[in-house]
Amino acid sequence: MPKIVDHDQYRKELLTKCFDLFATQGYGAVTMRQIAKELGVSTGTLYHYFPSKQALFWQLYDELNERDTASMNAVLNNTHTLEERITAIFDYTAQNEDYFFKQFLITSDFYQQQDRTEILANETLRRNYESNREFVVKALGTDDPAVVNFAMCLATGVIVVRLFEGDVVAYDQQAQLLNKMLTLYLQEASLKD
Amino acid sequence: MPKIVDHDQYRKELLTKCFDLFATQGYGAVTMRQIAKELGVSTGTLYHYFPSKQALFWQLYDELNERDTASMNAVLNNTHTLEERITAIFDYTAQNEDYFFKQFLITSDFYQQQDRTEILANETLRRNYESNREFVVKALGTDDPAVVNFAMCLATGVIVVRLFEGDVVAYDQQAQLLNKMLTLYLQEASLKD
Amino acid sequence: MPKIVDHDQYRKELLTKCFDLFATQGYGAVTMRQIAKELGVSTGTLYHYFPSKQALFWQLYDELNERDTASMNAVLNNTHTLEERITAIFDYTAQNEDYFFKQFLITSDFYQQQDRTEILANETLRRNYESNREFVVKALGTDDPAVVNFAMCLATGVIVVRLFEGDVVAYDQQAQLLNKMLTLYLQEASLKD
Amino acid sequence: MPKIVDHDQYRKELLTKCFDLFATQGYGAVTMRQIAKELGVSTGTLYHYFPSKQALFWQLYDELNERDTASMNAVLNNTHTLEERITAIFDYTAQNEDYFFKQFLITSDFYQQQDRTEILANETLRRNYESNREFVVKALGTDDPAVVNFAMCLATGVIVVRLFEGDVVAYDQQAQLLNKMLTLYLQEASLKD
DNA sequence: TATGAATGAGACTTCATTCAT
DNA sequence: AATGAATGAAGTCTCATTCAT
Repeated sequence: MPKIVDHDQYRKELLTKCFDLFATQGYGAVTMRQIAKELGVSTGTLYHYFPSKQALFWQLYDELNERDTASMNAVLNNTHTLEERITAIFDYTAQNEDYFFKQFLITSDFYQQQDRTEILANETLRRNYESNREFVVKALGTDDPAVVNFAMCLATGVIVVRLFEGDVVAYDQQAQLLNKMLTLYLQEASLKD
Repeated sequence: MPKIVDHDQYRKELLTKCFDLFATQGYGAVTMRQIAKELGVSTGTLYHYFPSKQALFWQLYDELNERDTASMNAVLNNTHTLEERITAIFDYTAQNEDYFFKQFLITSDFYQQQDRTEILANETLRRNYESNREFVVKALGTDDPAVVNFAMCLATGVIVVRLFEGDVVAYDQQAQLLNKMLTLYLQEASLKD
Repeated sequence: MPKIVDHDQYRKELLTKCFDLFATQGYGAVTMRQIAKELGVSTGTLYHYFPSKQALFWQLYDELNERDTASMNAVLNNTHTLEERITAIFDYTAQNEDYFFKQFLITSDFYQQQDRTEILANETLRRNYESNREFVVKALGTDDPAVVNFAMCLATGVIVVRLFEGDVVAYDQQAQLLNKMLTLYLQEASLKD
Repeated sequence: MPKIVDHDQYRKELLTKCFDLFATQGYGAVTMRQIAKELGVSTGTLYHYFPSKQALFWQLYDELNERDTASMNAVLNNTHTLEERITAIFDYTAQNEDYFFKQFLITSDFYQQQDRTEILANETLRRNYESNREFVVKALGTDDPAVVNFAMCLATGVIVVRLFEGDVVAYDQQAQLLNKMLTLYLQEASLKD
């Protein structure tokens, strides 16, 4: 039994080490030999842990989604106001920007290999999205779907624009603006009730 | 005299026809033979017009950027209020969603092949971004950089989220929300003056 | 009729201009496009004058042999002694070393493309060799076949060794030695009679 | 553990088997597939041992030079007079004529691919030439550079002329002539002292 | 005659994958 | 479990040659 745990543990370690390679070069440009070298194992060993290059990549992708779900919740500790929470999230994003860029590029690669319908049906992805959603609900203090999506789209957009265009947008600036607008909007909305 | 061909004209035609192929399969998965077949020419002809696969792809990317700059401005015709203009833009995006998805995937591919600094220095890209910016300035009726970026990031985000997550966000819903928030925000801002 | 002369004349001009290309790069590394460019014509034109790349090369080779036959005889003008004639020949070779190197490399290429028996049966080559032979006979003042061959092999050898090994051998030194040895040898031979 | 192979040993075996192919067809006309087939391996294996076709060819060339250096010295065993030694060398050459032809054609090919200066600086080649030189010094019993070169050029020349012209020269005939001339010349030279 | 766009067979090379050790 | 030599299909690209103009 312990052997099996080790095997799986080691498999995940290998996956983690592939992340940068795939993100910076793209699936098509990375070779199994290159991966093996980077990981310090032989190609044979690689095939002992993963049945194929594609399987390796998909497992990496799944692994990514699994992890993300877990890591974000600590961000909201010690935040009391809407503004603090929004700032905390954008700060966190800014500090891990490089990771988000890479995750994003890997996701793009992943989408070109899959049937669209299969992707949207994927269990892990769905769970990941839901968990992100709940996180935003908690952060904004509202579960109005439109508002939650609004914030999620904005955050995603800032990352993507920065990846493609460079420093033309600033995290803190957008955080403040979002806070301001949301505050105004939610005030108005509460007045109507 | 040789066969008469407008070399540059024909080159661009070929590029246009490659768009879908690269977008749906990804740079690495598309082969020159496949492209040739799709375009109805021989591989030799392909290499007569493009020195390499990569050059072909980069030219496609440049061509895309060149075109986008031109096409958007008609969208704002017959719009009088902020709400109308925002709606018009999101409608336009919704109707061309498939194109934006593809353009987006190609851009991702492109970014994995290039040196980051070179990309950000690229002339065409810079111009393209500036032109998009001006467009948004015109649409929103404000040139407050933070606000302009806000709208651009949101729009980008909606596209990306829909590409990756499916129908979880709706264009018109986000258009309305943006309109509402902007209106409130701009009112407030004008009160301060 | 005059047209035909022009055609043939032009053909030979084209051949001449190919010489360096084939000699320096080798048959296999030279492309028809490259030749066309070098000659300042189109590939189409090239094929108007030569049915194929190989035919072009073979014609070049024949042309070379035809010319060599003609050019050497002036070398012996104003020479009176054996020593003068040997010196004149080696001087001439030294001054045209580059040409001999090239001719030699082309010949090597030619030999790898042909059936050995066909080459040795080739009319032009046979004539060329005979003419060289006669030239040496005249130069040495003897028609002893062994001696004539001896001189021819030595001369060939000096060129080849210099091509492959560089300046390790000197033309004038070998000329003097050949003169000395021949003189001694021919003296001895005449004593026997 | 992987299959056990003496990498370098096997590499040299593969090289040896390529010799005929390159010599008879020429570098440009030989394909990697053809080589692989001839050697009984896959093209992949070929590239496992050699990074490129050119590298393979150059290694073959180096290998040739390395070997030649070693093989000649046995020829002079049991020879006592100058005549015997000259005869032994020319006999040896005659018996291995085919090999010399091939080595020679490969050398020609090699020279067309390289920068002249680099060739002349090549370490292996220099050593090979020196070793040939010493061999001739030993054979002739003199180290007069002019005389040594004379003999080397003659030997080279006989091979080349036979390759290009066929049986017009005979090894034994030239051996006798060289012996005669050298004897006369060296006698004369010793009288002067 | 002359041009050069077009062709497509085939060259070199790579790389995911297998398998003997 | 681990290794890396071996495979061969397939990719990018070249180039002699053809042919419409």
